[in-house]
Amino acid sequence: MNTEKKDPSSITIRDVARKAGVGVATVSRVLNNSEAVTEETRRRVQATIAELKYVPNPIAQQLSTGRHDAIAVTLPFLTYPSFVERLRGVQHALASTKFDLMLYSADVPDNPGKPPLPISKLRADGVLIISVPLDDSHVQQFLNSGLPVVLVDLFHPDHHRVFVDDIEGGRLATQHLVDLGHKRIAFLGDAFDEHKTFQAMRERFKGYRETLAAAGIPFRPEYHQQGPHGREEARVMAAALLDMDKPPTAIFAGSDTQAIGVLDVANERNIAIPQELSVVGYDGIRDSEFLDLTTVAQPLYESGIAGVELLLAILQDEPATPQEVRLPLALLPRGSTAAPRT
Amino acid sequence: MNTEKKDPSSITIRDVARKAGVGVATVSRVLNNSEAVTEETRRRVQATIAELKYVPNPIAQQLSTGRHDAIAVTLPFLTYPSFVERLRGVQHALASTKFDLMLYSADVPDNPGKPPLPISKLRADGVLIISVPLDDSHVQQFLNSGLPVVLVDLFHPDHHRVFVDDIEGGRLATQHLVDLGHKRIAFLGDAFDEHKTFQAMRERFKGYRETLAAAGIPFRPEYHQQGPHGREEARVMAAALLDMDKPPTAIFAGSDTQAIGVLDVANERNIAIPQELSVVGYDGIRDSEFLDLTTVAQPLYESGIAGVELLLAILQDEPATPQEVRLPLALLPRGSTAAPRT
DNA sequence: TTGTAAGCGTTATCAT
DNA sequence: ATGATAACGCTTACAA
Repeated sequence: MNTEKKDPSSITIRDVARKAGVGVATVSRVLNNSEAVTEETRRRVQATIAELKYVPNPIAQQLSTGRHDAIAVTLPFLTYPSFVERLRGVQHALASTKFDLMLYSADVPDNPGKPPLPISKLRADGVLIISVPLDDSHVQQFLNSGLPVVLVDLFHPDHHRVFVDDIEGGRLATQHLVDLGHKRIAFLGDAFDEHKTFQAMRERFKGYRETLAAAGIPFRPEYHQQGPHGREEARVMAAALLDMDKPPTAIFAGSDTQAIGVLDVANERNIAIPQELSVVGYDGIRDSEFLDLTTVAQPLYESGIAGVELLLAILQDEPATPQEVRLPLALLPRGSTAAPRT
Repeated sequence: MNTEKKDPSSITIRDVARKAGVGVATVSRVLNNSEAVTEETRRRVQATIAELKYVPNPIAQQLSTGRHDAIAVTLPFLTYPSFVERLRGVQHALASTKFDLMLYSADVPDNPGKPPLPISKLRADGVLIISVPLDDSHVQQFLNSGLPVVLVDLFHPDHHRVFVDDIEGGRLATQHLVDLGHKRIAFLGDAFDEHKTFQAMRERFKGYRETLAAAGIPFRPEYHQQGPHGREEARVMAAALLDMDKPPTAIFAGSDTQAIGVLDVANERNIAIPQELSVVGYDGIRDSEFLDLTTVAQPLYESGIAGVELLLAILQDEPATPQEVRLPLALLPRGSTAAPRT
């Protein structure tokens, strides 16, 4: 039991009720803006609340209502700017609501069986899963838990989600290069994983292949570099590409972070951008602007906002079918792309 | 009341007690690893818990114990890499504990009177305040709330904190430039604010002045540029510096973000780094390595770890005097600094 | 060692 | 419109 009470502001609803000469139920009604209270009583209670500086105990409210007034957000920790940008959107959207933000990182170092977050003890009314590649088994656990879930930048047929059309994004980037006259176009991105919810990279690649095919350019497997995410890893892949006998004249990187890795290598080797090599990124993070990188921009910050809005809507309506919110994509032509040298 | 119970896993401690043929207190004891339980009984209860897949309701636990098992973290939102890096440390340190992480942003757009976070309804056992410039009045509110607080990258005499010696950092950077033979050394940083807890910039500047004085180099007020934080803002300040009749041969920027702004301008104007201009940053964010920027590195990630550790220690011991944890600083000489042209 | 029961501070039912 | 009171699910005196 709560023997030693630390919090000096331990004024309870009962104190207010007593002092205002009403029952606790009435105070509760005032607190929750219930209709059924005389204007007269309401004022008196409110005065007492102010006088006593009473603040309702949120935990007691939670226990009574079963609500948490909190949203759990999980993402593969903050190693990439795009995650941070999405999280900013989430934070911002949540700030104007009564919901608190509980942050969970999912970069559990290689723990395959273990779910990315402790579902059973999640003190939240809903979960926002951002960019975390989920196994089917994990998805199943969420489904079973009954906790509303919204996926951002992820796909699973049974879950609500906020997404962009990554196939279209792949097309946008590739078509831009085709239009400039490139024939030797490489794709550099993350390795695919069949069994996960994170399929964006696969789709970008798909858009790339489709556009190549439509333009009558044969796909060259050696122009497809895939590996772990990261700027450093991208440097290695870019180097492999540029070391070829017939190096590509353009590289479409699956993310800006990877595109920046390509720029690093070009810079090291004094390869002129865009004269000798065109580079297209994906995401539209802030640095892409500073670096004058042509990129397929997706609404990162907005995806956080949209995720929160969708989740809150679901909390209210509990729709039967998975809801989908699609966000727009835009090619931002900048200084890192140009026609190939003849 | 909780009429419609969503959560199907509504198995309570009473269910376990009944099924195991013991009292609820005993189940609670097992749950909390109390000594006073026979090995025999304990096993039986644990078996029943497993069988029923019982998970204690954290809210009920909180209401009963008065604990939250959560830490509130607040920072001036994730606009700068250094904040993100610190947050990563916090997250990581918390991951191995029972404490959840509640994230609050403090970038309340110009709301002077309003505290950066709603102290009274904070559902946390302690607060970690990172880099948020706090008014004295806000600090006072925290003190009154009785909530344990640890400041990171901030100073207030009445609060526990994790810090680096920014005066020393300012010296480190400046001495490096002096040692290289520079005489015309500028300082570019945030504007100071007397009344806030964020005093790092002021101290870095102080170290700069001290070192200049010790080297017999007179301080030139026009070489001191101060303005709002940000890469763009730094570009403007750098331009002002470089437009002078006698421009500095070296610039010490109060943060890497600002140093990068300086590099931008140098790049635009084809000013060779480090031949024509030396640049030193501060923080040691990841990009500083990629950009080969000489910088004063502080343990950002580690500051998050240390902040959590200090806070958890305080939660246990409730020390009477403000605790201080100092983290080391290191000058990282890289390619952006060299002797001035003769 | 174990069980009973009183709290924790709300909300919501049910009378009045 | 309002007030008593049960209930939410747990922890912990206290008694046995």
